[in-house]
Amino acid sequence: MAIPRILVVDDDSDMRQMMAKFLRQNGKIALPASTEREVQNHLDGGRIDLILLDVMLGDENGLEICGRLRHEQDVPVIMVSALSADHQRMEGYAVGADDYIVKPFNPELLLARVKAVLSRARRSSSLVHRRNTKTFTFAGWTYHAKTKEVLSPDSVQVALSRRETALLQAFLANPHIPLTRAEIATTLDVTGTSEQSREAMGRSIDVLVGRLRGKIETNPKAPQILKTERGVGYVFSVDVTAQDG
Amino acid sequence: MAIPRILVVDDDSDMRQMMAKFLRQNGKIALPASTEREVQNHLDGGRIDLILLDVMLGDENGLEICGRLRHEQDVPVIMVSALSADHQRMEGYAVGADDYIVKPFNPELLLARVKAVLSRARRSSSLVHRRNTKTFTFAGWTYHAKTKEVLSPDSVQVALSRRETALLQAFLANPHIPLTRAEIATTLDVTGTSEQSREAMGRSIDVLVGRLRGKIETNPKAPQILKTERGVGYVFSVDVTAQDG
DNA sequence: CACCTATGTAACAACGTGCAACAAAATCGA
DNA sequence: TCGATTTTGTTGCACGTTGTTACATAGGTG
Repeated sequence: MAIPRILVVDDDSDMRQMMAKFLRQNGKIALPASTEREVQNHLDGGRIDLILLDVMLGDENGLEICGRLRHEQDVPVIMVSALSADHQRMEGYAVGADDYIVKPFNPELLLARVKAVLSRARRSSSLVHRRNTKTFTFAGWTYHAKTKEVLSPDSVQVALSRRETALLQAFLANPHIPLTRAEIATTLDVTGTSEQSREAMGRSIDVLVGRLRGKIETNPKAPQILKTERGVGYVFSVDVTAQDG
Repeated sequence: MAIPRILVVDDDSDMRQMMAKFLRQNGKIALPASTEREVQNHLDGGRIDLILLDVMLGDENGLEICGRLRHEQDVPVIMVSALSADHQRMEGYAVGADDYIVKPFNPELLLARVKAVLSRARRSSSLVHRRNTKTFTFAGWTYHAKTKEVLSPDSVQVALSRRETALLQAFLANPHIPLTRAEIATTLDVTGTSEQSREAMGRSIDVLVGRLRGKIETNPKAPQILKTERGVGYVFSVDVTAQDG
């Protein structure tokens, strides 16, 4: 891919400049903007690969802008916000953000997530679902999509719960591509029923990944298949072949 | 199908916004509305795939609106209510709701039921009743609609009770389509004679399904034909062929 | 090294479902 | 009509699944 062009939208000039500088240091092209008009100009003009959007824009609410953007063009959006309250996050995702970062954030995390989102640009924001394939094999394992049966390398059937099965499917459809917790949650229809204290949607994804590891990894403590991408999420890091029949 | 467009009708602004947000999070398009006028506008305007309707609308009673809607357009309706009393449920179904959820509800269940209803949109609200067919075969079994006789794969006649027969017929007419307990109850004319403690209409459907499984499944503990769709209901998951004569 | 954050995970709680056992109701034969 | 049998609904408990929480650990920074 050519050098990524990132639109940095924030009405706080300092923050805007800081993020832009940081991104440029890391090999991206950062285009600062502070109003919706500027955003629109950039979108109409050159190619934009990603938008970093602050939710607390002065007049226009970032959420609304984000929602409109998703309708008009297929540009990935990462929301940036000082609001960590749970429902605020939900609003961010609701309008279709690809990810969500809370200020003050660790610059590395920002970079990691920017990369993660860019690495799957050109896919639409939702994950790819392979169709017309019925059997997946990976690392000796076999997964029959139709019956949802999972066979270990020594042909022993392993029982996965519904959520575990869905998680496995998500990874099988996107091997070698890091999936953020937000993406996983979306494809799994995670709801986030009650209040959360920590970062995003609770730790349910982490726990779920742990449970799946416990069933398909030889040594769950040192995963060979479902690896952690620190600051981003998880990767299915072995090759997957899909056959019909 | 295109992205589902869901009309969220509730006079409680908070609840309305919450449900709408939640649905958007999960890839639907949610259109909030609080009065019948707004509902009408939406229906006259764009395409609407599903209506989430609160029964306790301020002036207009949700039930009446629901009833009218069913007459005018063929839009599926899921009733939402804080009233768990039995007769209220019945009223909901009476006017033709496709499902019924009691507040406070588990968001995951809401989503599951929304999906279930959407997945069989384009069918009218009532289940399909095949006519002019007399014999069904599935997984080696044979069912003669006229005599209501059931023959196992090795041609042994199995006796089903009336309710069990009706249940089997409902599934034979809708193979591969998950049926909610509410739908099953409706087609079986379940009345709900007394009070219930738990969620819906008691567990009678569960027990009935269990009994049918005991008669037609090789191993009722691991059903191959009549499978459970957690959070939704049950699916008849084998192919069904219907012949005359 | 201390410190901070992200991640792993055991223990727990909440929930849906299966099912046996019981109770109530319907059906049938005399 | 009465009693026996079958059918149907209800209830309580067991069990599996899934989200939450609290604490331990790993990875990275200065």
